[in-house]
Amino acid sequence: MFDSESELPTLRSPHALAPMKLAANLQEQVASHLRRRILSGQLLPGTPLREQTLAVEFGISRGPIRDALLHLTKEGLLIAKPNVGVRVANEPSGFKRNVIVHLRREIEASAVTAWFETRDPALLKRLDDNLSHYKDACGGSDLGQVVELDMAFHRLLVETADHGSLVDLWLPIMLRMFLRYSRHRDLMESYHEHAGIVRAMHGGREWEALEALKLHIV
Amino acid sequence: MFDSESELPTLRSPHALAPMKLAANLQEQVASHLRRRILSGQLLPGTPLREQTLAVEFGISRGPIRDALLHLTKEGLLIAKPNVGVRVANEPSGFKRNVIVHLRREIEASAVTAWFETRDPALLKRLDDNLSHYKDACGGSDLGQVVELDMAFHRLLVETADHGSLVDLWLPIMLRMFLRYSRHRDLMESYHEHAGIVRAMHGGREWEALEALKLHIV
DNA sequence: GAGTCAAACATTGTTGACAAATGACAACTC
DNA sequence: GAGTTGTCATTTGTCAACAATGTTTGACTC
Repeated sequence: MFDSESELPTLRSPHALAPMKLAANLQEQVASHLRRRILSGQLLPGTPLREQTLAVEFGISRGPIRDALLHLTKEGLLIAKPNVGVRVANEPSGFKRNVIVHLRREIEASAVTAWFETRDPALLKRLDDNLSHYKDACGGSDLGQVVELDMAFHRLLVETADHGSLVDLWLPIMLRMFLRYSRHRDLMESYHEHAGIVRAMHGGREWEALEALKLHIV
Repeated sequence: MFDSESELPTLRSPHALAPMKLAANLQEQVASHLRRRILSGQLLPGTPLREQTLAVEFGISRGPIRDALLHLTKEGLLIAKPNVGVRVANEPSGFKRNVIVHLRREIEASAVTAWFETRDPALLKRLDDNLSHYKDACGGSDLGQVVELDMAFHRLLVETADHGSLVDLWLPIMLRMFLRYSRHRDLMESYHEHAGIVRAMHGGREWEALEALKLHIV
């Protein structure tokens, strides 16, 4: 059924960057693992996820699995039908995706605008770090890595605003958009767009940063 | 501790309008019940919610309670700290609330715009129904009722767009905003704003409807 | 009296067993 | 042969007990 080496990783990925807190409880580990498999395209839309199957696969009981599936359902990555189960959500329709794009722009632009109030250089340092890792990942073949670093970049932006209070609002929107990450995406172009945003922030050019961000989110 | 008559309602409220499906499973019933108590202000921000306490209160085990708390956490009504528990979330900060307002406007305006493509009269019928109930509720004293009907109104709008696919995106945003529903709110004025939106839709005046909607969401 | 440590308590996290609901399939009716 | 009903296997829903973690309390030291 599944590869036997798809075991629960005992630790997070080697270079888990700054604010990625590694979860102590099983439900979060399971959720992270499944989230990555969905976003990297290993689990395609429509694929059913059975609690018992996952339980034996991870070598734990159904309880934490259940919690994790609930998490992912609320994040929009799975859809649940009572008494039947969950399956990987479909990509959003064209109409819905268009709305999502506007919402992401609104949130991330608000965050960047808030940053320009203080221009705290700590964020720039982290973004630079992320960029160098992201460049490497885009050259490599690990799509899961690329997705994670891309998301981390935008999460860094959002976390600056109002001390991270926007993240919980932003995450489900972001995840739904990333359901179709793999397709139609030039990775290196994405990297250069990230770099352009950071460059404008370094130079203190607010309008340019916002414009680059807006053009990047499509 | 709690009133003994705060038992789990065996059925939903008497005039549960059209698309409110009554939940068969306990977790949804518990979630609905708690959601209402939070939004109506019976449970104030910061109040801790203990699994065991709720379990005996509802006369069920901790399992469904746990699921319900997870739901509400992901909806933004509760905040969870691992190994410690959940408590009712604080009202969003001024900055966050401002972002939320823009997101809600974006979503609901998209929905209304989509409706003007077809102008399906079924929606108008439901909105009229809602309005009459809403007017009564605003006159009465049951704040929970008012909140529910207000939310139902906007849910009706959102559900028309793209066959309801926006609802899951919209709900957490809406709920966070309603965390401070009770305060600073003139109920009758709110009713008249709803009525104004519906009137513009009846008359086919798209711009007026969108403008009224935008002014209503603050 | 202030600070520190450990033990007791309270609460969540996890587990395995059992109950209830669903969907598929076969037998039956008309 | 089309539709309906009944049965069965599969899957989720619920439960109660146990383990692990976090918090509080109170004695003890300085």
